[in-house]
Amino acid sequence: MLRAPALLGNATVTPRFSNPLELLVRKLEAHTTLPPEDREAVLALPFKPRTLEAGSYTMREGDKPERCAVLISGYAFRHKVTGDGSRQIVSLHILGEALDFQNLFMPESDHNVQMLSRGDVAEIPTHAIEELVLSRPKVGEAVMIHTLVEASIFREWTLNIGRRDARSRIAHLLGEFAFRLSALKLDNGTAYELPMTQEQLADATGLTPVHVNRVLKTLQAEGLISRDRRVIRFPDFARLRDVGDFNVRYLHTREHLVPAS
Amino acid sequence: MLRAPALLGNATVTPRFSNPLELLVRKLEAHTTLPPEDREAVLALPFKPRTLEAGSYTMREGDKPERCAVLISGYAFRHKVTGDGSRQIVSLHILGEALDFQNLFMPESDHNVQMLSRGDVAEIPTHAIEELVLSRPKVGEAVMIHTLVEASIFREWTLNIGRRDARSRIAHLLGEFAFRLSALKLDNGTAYELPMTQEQLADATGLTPVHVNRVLKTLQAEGLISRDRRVIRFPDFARLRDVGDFNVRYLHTREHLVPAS
DNA sequence: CGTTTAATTGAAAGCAGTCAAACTATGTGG
DNA sequence: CCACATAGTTTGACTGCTTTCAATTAAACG
Repeated sequence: MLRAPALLGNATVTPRFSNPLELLVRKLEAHTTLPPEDREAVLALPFKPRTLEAGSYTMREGDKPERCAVLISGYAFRHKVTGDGSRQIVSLHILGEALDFQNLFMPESDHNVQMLSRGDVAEIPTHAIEELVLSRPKVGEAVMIHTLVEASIFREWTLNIGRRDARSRIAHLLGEFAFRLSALKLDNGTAYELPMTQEQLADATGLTPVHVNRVLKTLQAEGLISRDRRVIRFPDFARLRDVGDFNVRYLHTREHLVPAS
Repeated sequence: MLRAPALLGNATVTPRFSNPLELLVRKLEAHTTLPPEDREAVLALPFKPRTLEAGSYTMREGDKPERCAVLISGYAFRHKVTGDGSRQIVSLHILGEALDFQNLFMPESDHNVQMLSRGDVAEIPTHAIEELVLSRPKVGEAVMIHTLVEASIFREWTLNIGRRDARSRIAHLLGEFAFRLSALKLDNGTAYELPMTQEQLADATGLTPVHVNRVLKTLQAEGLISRDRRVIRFPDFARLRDVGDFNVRYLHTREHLVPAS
């Protein structure tokens, strides 16, 4: 059975570790195993903990990337803006993810990264990560895989926005978010807090806020989701997944949790 | 001045090298310089030359990637398909590009890669490239940059499809294609052959073939493009770039050819 | 509490899609 | 080299999903 998403009381629920970089190690080891000395080397990376307010930027288009933020708690998103000012969110990020691997070795950023909610990050100097990547093959492989999985998600979003109607587009987004949260194994319920406004949801799906609102109400009327404030519940996650044409392959999780239908 | 795109007599114009992998080296060195021994190591990679017909696949969703094709001549594209069968092209590829770096270290592919035109590829065993990437830091860096630039293009496409209307969406695509071709420095004219049917153009822009046809005719009526068969010319490339809201930053070319306006 | 931000709702307009048919290339076999 | 077959392009009429504009209601915030 595909697990229902975790119940998170709020956007900052975080397992506490002695070293916040253990979250990064855990993420890097999602697809490969690091030798102990590499693990130590990652944990020994210099970093600066920082608490960021919702809306604050960790990266702006045109910036030279000098630090790489790792999300310790809260949510973030990546976006670009057209010449006439409309915004497109190109990905969402949850705790444990590195926000700026996409900028490694790059002289300037081509997009913005912004906090969706209040949260904590660990800022690591870019050059320190680059050194590890180049000197430790297994770390390099793990970072490479992390960025390639992100790229896979970019592709799925292009498909989602280009070829699905508003209803499945939104269902897909909700499904992905729920699934990625559930992969953290923080599950102990069937709901999670969606920390996005309808305007942000619109920017992530290529729709307008007005239409997002209408579709959300439809999904609710159909019994596919239920809402209370910004908390969304999934009474029938399998059905939502169907409506969203959601196939987990693109997330490249180690075990494709095979639904027992 | 932003260079007008190259005139390519047909889709298979190719500078001839003694070793086809020199094209790959050239691509890898677009952003960094490889030490001579690394360059040699890349050129020494085992590969199998192969000529592919338009429409043939080099990779299918679900496949275990065992070889990585490098485009020696011709064009290719990457695409995904929804549950109900509609297709979304997520990127286009021109000669010199590695088609399957996105699958390195991945147990299975999440998308398809298909030839747009007839063309030649050099198929390199995936493990051979992975070994080089892990053992030679500069090669690793170059491959990483190659994939990150691809990821940047994915993001721009999401923006393009999510937030631009049909007219600028198509203009943007044409502009990108022209610009990337021009970066090959094969320029000796102001036109290039667009090797895509209107249906493929539609799949790349999230539109329908019928609408693509109408927009193309509009662009032509406006004097932004001229067509003869599948050859598209740009009488006023700067204006096309404006209509397409085209900003080169996301392509991360070494010298951002600054337009002298 | 007043103020600001976000969510809702209704009515009208429009961009792009759908359906169907005709037309033009391109290609193949006789 | 022509005839037929196939693939791709073009057009028209109509539909409809989504946007736009505007106003109202509800929630979040200091």
